[in-house]
Amino acid sequence: MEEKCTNQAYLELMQTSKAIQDCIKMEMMNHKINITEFSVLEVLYFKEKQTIQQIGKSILISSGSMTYVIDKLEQKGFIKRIDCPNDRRVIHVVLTENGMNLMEKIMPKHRDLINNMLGDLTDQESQTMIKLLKKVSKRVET
Amino acid sequence: MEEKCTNQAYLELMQTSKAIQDCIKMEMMNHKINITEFSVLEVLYFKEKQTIQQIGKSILISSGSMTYVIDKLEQKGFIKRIDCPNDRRVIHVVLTENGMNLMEKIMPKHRDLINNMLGDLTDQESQTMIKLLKKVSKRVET
DNA sequence: TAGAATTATCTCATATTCGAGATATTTTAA
DNA sequence: TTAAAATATCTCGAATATGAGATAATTCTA
Repeated sequence: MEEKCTNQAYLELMQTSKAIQDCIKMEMMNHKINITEFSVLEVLYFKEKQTIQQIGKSILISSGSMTYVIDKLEQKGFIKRIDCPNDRRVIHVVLTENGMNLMEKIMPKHRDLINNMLGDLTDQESQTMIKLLKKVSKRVET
Repeated sequence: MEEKCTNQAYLELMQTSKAIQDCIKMEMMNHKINITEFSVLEVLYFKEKQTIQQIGKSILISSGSMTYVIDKLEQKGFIKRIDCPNDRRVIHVVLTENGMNLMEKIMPKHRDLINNMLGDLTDQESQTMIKLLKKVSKRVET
């Protein structure tokens, strides 16, 4: 029997994460936003006020994409840009009233969704998974 | 202390898969192809002859995207379309000589890369990970 | 067997992402 | 203090992904 063409753990890992990703994508479509936009809103929901740079680093997208997504969210009225008086290169971003309302509507359901998807794992299993994934991450980065 | 905003296992899972994804992306840049193109070639490398539809289902992209990526790969000379005589709606795709050569060059290194990334896991750990991920997958799909 | 439904692919317009380079500002260092 | 380096954001063009609808062929069914 020939060796399995690709690492099984690898396949499982990539398929599972994609399935989760797709699930969240669908969830967000209901609110007329995409995953990237949600990620930005999520950062702001927890951090309140962030520079465009900081958000980009959090969610790992390029500066060009940041400008684009921030524009979109501003057009939709969920966030607003605030010029920084101390450093005029910098622009801060915060949720608007609307943005906050949206997030307060979305987040509980979103948390449930995540917890439900990961929810068959016992605490013990969850810890094991985290440990194993960290081991892999460490290896990938180097 | 407030509950952690997002499920840790979830975060770890998504970050790890993204890191792996990025790593493969970089690997493929060396060969002047992107991940989607590689995925198509990989399917053909193992399955020999597939319809456009079948490939699309394997790698989970839309029919519009399939036409695009198949065009690109044909332009690059790695695959060719073959009309199906039995069912004229269908188009089969196979690797060309060039495409096969490319894959024979790429695949060993790619296998190594994957095995290396996942390689810190013992067989036991790998099995555990697979088991846990399957448990999650099952939950996500429903 | 004709018409309806299904299937496979393609076309097209739109959206998103990226990277390179432009611009403006601040910081550093001689 | 001033020139150089670093930083933050934006602009722009290219690449890629999507979904809706078009086209063409096949299959199903009354």
